[in-house]
Amino acid sequence: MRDPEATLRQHDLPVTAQRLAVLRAVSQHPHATADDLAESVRTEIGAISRQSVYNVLNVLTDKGIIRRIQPAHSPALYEDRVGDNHHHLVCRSCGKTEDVCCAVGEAPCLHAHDHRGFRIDEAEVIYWGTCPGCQQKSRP
Amino acid sequence: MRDPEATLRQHDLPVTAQRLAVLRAVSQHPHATADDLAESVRTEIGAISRQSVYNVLNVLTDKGIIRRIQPAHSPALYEDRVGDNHHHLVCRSCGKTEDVCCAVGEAPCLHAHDHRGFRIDEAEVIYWGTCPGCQQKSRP
DNA sequence: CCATTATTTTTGACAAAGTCCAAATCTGGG
DNA sequence: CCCAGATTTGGACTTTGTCAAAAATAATGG
Repeated sequence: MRDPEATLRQHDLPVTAQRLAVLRAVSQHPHATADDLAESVRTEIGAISRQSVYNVLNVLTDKGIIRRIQPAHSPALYEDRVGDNHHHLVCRSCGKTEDVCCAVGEAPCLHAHDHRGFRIDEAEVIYWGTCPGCQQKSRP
Repeated sequence: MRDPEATLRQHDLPVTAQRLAVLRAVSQHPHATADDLAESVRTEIGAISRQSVYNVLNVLTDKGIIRRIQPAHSPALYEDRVGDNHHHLVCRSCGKTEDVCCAVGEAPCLHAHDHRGFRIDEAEVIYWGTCPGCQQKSRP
């Protein structure tokens, strides 16, 4: 993230130490949980309440400044990278999460043939599997 | 589900009233939550503990007899229909969930180009949008 | 620069969804 | 019919997140 402060102002959000710190933490630790981020912020600015972390993450997510992903069996993860329609790879055994570009430029996944009258605004894709590290561990 | 009892035996699972009732409930109420299913089972066999519902759902899911889907902002949903690689449409406003066939027979969604060394075993796709009913409500 | 006002932050209680554990009960095989 | 092992039950507990009210802070206008 280039300039967290400018980003907040662009979205008419009052600039606070907590928001700046959370925004930087998300930027520096992609795919971190709210708890991870709270820890990270605390080492940076000393203290922050749990509620504030959630408040900030919610408002930033609502404004589209960050993106929330919620894989099964995991608390929500946050990332900086928005607006480029990428998806995620998640390791079933260790939870490691990585970005992947959409399979094909045109994003065929984004269009269901029979959409049952739903107005679709997003197609979320999660690839489940085993990461390289865990593959090695499981081969004795 | 044709024959719940046979299904359990095929998977070496002792047959119990609770398992049969949960299995039937899942079959009759696709996309129901654990709580919904508990309610349903209670009207059928009188009583079941919350823990047993979870036990049964977990063992059935592990054996691949039923499938668990976990959309964001929702408790887990269970369904009967397994092994046909279909996906889901979820309404952002009322949570209504419907099945959709994979966009193309060959399931292009299942293959990420750059899989980062992960061994992928499933591609989960959730289409987020607004269902027909909620579209009408929001148009005054 | 200071006061005002609306917004944020904090604190603590609370809720939902699910798991852990030990005791009681039941299933299936001999 | 009995036994061993698996299942069910009940209750406490954990995790993730939200609600609400009070205290603190940021931005605006004079």
